[in-house]
Amino acid sequence: MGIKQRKQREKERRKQEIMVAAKRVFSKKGYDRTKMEDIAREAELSPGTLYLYFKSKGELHASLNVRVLQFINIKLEHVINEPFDSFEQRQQALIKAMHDIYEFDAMVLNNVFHLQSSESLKKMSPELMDEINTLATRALRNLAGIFQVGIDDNQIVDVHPMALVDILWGLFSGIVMWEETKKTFKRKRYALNETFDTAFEIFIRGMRRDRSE
Amino acid sequence: MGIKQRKQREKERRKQEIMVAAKRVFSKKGYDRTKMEDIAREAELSPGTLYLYFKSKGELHASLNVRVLQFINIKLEHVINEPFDSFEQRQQALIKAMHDIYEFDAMVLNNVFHLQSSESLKKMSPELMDEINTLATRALRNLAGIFQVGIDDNQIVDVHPMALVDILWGLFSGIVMWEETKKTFKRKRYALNETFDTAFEIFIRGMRRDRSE
Amino acid sequence: MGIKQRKQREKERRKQEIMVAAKRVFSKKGYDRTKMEDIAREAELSPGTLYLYFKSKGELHASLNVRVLQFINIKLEHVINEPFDSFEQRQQALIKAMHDIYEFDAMVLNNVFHLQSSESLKKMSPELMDEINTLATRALRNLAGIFQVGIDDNQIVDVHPMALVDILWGLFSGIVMWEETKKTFKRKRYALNETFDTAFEIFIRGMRRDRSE
Amino acid sequence: MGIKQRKQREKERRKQEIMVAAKRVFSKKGYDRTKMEDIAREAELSPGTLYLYFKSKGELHASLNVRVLQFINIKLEHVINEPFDSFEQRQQALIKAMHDIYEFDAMVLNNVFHLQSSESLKKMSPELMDEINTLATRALRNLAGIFQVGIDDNQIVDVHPMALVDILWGLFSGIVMWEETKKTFKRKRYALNETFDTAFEIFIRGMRRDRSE
DNA sequence: GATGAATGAGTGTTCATTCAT
DNA sequence: GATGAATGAACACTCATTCAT
Repeated sequence: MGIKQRKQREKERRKQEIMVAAKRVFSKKGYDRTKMEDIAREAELSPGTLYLYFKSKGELHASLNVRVLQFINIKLEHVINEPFDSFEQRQQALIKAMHDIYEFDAMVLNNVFHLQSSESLKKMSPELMDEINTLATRALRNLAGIFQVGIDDNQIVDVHPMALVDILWGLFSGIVMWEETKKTFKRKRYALNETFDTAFEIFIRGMRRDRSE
Repeated sequence: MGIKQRKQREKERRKQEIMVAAKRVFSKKGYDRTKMEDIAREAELSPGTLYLYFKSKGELHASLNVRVLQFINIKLEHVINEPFDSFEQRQQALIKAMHDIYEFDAMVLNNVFHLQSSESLKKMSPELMDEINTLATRALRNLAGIFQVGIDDNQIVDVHPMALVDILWGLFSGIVMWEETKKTFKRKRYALNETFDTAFEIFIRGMRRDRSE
Repeated sequence: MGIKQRKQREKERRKQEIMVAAKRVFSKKGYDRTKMEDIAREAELSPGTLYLYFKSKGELHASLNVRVLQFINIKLEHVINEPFDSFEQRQQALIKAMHDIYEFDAMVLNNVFHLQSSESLKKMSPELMDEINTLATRALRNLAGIFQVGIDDNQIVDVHPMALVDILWGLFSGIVMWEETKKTFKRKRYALNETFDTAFEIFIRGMRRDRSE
Repeated sequence: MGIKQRKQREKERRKQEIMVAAKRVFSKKGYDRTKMEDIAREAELSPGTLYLYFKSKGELHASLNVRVLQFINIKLEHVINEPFDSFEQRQQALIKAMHDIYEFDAMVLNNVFHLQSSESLKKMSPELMDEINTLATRALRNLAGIFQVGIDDNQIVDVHPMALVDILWGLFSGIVMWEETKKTFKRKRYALNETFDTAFEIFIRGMRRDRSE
């Protein structure tokens, strides 16, 4: 009988709607300043309804991270698995992937950074906690894998690939947050895409192993 | 009469003590999760006393930004004004300055990023707001100035210096926050200084204008 | 037409099913801690359905009291109306009745005691309120009647029979609740039936008029 | 310096004031229906203030139990330790003690019974939990000790003294609650003291070992 | 100036009740 | 009739801020 399935689908859709609303509000205000009521209003629901779909504010927030991390992994695994003629091309694909990730959820970072407070982790169900950890680990390994290819190929400097991961991720998220901050202060220059392009270009040039080296 | 001056000095010293305490707590817990009582305890004062020196939590926090921005400007202006034999040396001085800034207040960034919420700006006195804006603008101009020297000198690629500023600042703050996040998740690798060194090295290599170019 | 009657019977049966489920849950958790959803789950119905049969949680709860009070009255009226050879035998029948009442719904008491909050009475329909009052009065009169027989018969001390009623009822309900409490605290001794037997024995011996008196 | 001591005393007094207010409200409405705001209003304080003295609603409530249990133990230990010429006199002292306990806090029972919900125990600090358990155990042992004297003395029937404890306690608390219930229903007869006297008299007579036995 | 007890508005969460399907 | 998703009022608890001492 398709009825159950339809109900199931509608339930899932509602959950997604809430997540979309939550993403918007969390992105704008940050975790602490976002009230459940804000999210409810954004989703055109009442506060109580949110709790039919998510156990708590923390869990709702965490589930956004899951979504983003899944997206990130999908994108990175594309970059890894696709055959490229040159490392150069793979690098371009990586940059494209980072752009996509940015488009998908600019505030990944806010999300991820919020987790800093280990207190907020207390309320999270261990399963969710585990899932996030697993996904995050996989994402970092994926990135490291891409760099390892370049190192093995003598294309980029011989640095611990995890260091490169840290730098790329820091660069990426740092720029996003910095552009956000600038917006608030109404500074003129915020050309995120251009900044990204230049940043990645510099990063890639900086990693490149000189022929003479 | 020196009495007034002594009083003044003591008041200033007390204010500094509170700021030091506040910095420690804000750095550890972030703005929202820091209670005034936490700061009071750290400063070995009572909560009420904080309000003799700062109008509000927001203002206390903002004043930390002022301090950091002042520090940043001093450091950057050293880099600008000191005569160096080569741009290479100036670059090394800049990196050193960034290290110093990091030592001075790793969480500058948290601080600065917190300002995202434009609502929290409402409570800030316009003077303080102005001061921060002025200092921030000066800091960014200072950084841009340093890069301009390199551009004029044909040492680094011809990119809008403000873009380089955004990238350097994003890189810097992004790495700090990312390392903080990693700590929470107890991931093994967090060697902030090494990561910094590698990151700046890559950044500098990436900016460097090839002789052949 | 029997259709209406069948419908009527089915409706009544459904109502009874709900009450049975409700009794179980109320007994286990107490009034306030019982959620309508708990009862619905126990009855294998949806929450909304409960409201087709009962106007509110309070009314559902009250209707349980009605049922218990009816049961009590039936039992007590047996004890009154049955002819016994001696008061002694009637007394034994009373004790048996109390056992039966306990078996029927140990938590009568919880139920009855819950009514303490006069606020909760506000929501109850006056008819239900009246019915409970009438039934309770009848139950107390029935008990008093039994004692009056003993007094008239010179078998038990000459005390206002209502006082004896209060004592018996207090003794009965107090022991039930106390044993419940002990369970929670995992104290070893909870042998409710034995305690009951001993308690009633003492009560009867204590009421017994000495031959010499 | 006496200042600290005075502050300490005032703090203790305030705590007592809150407990008195809480006792009144809990007694009238029961645990669940009592809002912290009610207690605050009764104590002429704001809700927040209650939390300066008690960690939670549950802990405030539990601390009332502690107070009552302490009082009970003091009273019972008097009955045990005082030398009496006859068991008869000791019994009278026990009855007097029960009266005193009733005067001190009629709702002991409500308090104690509320603990039924093991869920509410979760929030209680283990220390408090322990304290209550210890005090309650001591109270029960004290009561049992008194009965043991009577048994050893051949004054009362040879029943497990703990059974007598259960019965006495059930009788006592049951009558109190029953009288409370009657009040709500505005039944005429509520002469608690008389009922108590009669109840204890019956209980004692019922326990008494016949000379002929 | 310094204190710290008191305040009370604000927020996450629960749950009796409703109502569109 | 039955459902169960949605509602929204209610309530425990927090914490920036104030003010009597």
